[in-house]
Amino acid sequence: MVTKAANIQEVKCPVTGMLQLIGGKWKPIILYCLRSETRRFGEISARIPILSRKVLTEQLKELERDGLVIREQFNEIPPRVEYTLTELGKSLTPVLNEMEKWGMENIIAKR
Amino acid sequence: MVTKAANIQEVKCPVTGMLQLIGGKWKPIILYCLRSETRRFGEISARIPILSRKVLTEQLKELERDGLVIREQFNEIPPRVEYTLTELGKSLTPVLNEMEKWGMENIIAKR
DNA sequence: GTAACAGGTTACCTATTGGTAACTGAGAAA
DNA sequence: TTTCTCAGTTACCAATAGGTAACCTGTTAC
Repeated sequence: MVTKAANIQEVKCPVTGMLQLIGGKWKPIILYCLRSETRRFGEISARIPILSRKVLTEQLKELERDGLVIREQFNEIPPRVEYTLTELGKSLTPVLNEMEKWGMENIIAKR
Repeated sequence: MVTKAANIQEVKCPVTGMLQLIGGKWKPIILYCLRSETRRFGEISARIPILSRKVLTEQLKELERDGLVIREQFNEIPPRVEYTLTELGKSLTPVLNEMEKWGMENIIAKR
C-alpha cells in the first residue's frame, strides 16, 4: 500500500520538496520574469502572453503565500500592483540561471 | 488577441522551452533519480512511491520520445527494462544539482 | 494447477488545471 | 454619455492529469 506524503513537511527528497513550491507549469517562468526587477501585473502578463490573466493571478497568489514574491498594491486610479521577489525568491536565481543556460544551449540554439 | 505558441518550435524564452520538455510534475524527480545511474523500472517506482506506475510509464515514454532517456528492454523472463540518461539528459545535471541544493538549504534544513 | 515474477496496458473514473466572457471599481478622456 | 484604464473576480465549461483495479506475457516454484 502506497502512503502519500500528505503535505510538504513530510517530503524527504529535496527535489520533490522544491517542486511542491515552484513545480507548477508557470511558476518558474513567472519567477524568471521577476528575476531582475519588480514588475507590474500587466507587464508580467505581456511578457507571458500564452498565460491567461486568471491563471497568472492564481499563480502569483500561491507564490505570495509561499513567501517567494511580495505583492504591493498602490491605491491609485487606475490601480497599480507591483510584484517583487523576496529574499527566498531571489535565492532561486542560480536554479533559474541554470535553466536559462540549458534552454539556450539545448533548445534555442538548435533551430 | 492572444496568440498561443502552437508548439515548442515557436517558443523564444529558454525557460519556457525547457519547461515544455521537463516541466511535468514528475519529470525532474525521475531525471534526478536517474542522474547517477541506470535504473530498472521497479527501482524508479520504489524510489518514487507516491507516483503510480501508470503515470511513471507515461512520463518515461515522453522522456524517451524527447531524447532525454534511453529505454533498454531485455527479453528475459521475467522481463527486465532499464532506463539511462542520454547525453542530453545528462546535460541537465547542473540544473538538477542546483535544484537539489536549493531544496536542501531552503526546505529540508528548515525543519 | 495456480501463484508469483517484472513491466507493463487498458478501462474507467475523479480531480485539477486552465480557458473564455462578463463584470467590478473610480476617475479621466472623447 | 460613453469609453477607456488596470488589476483583478466570478461563473461556467473543456481539457488534461492522475488515480485504482483488472488484465497481459511466459517461465518457474510450490
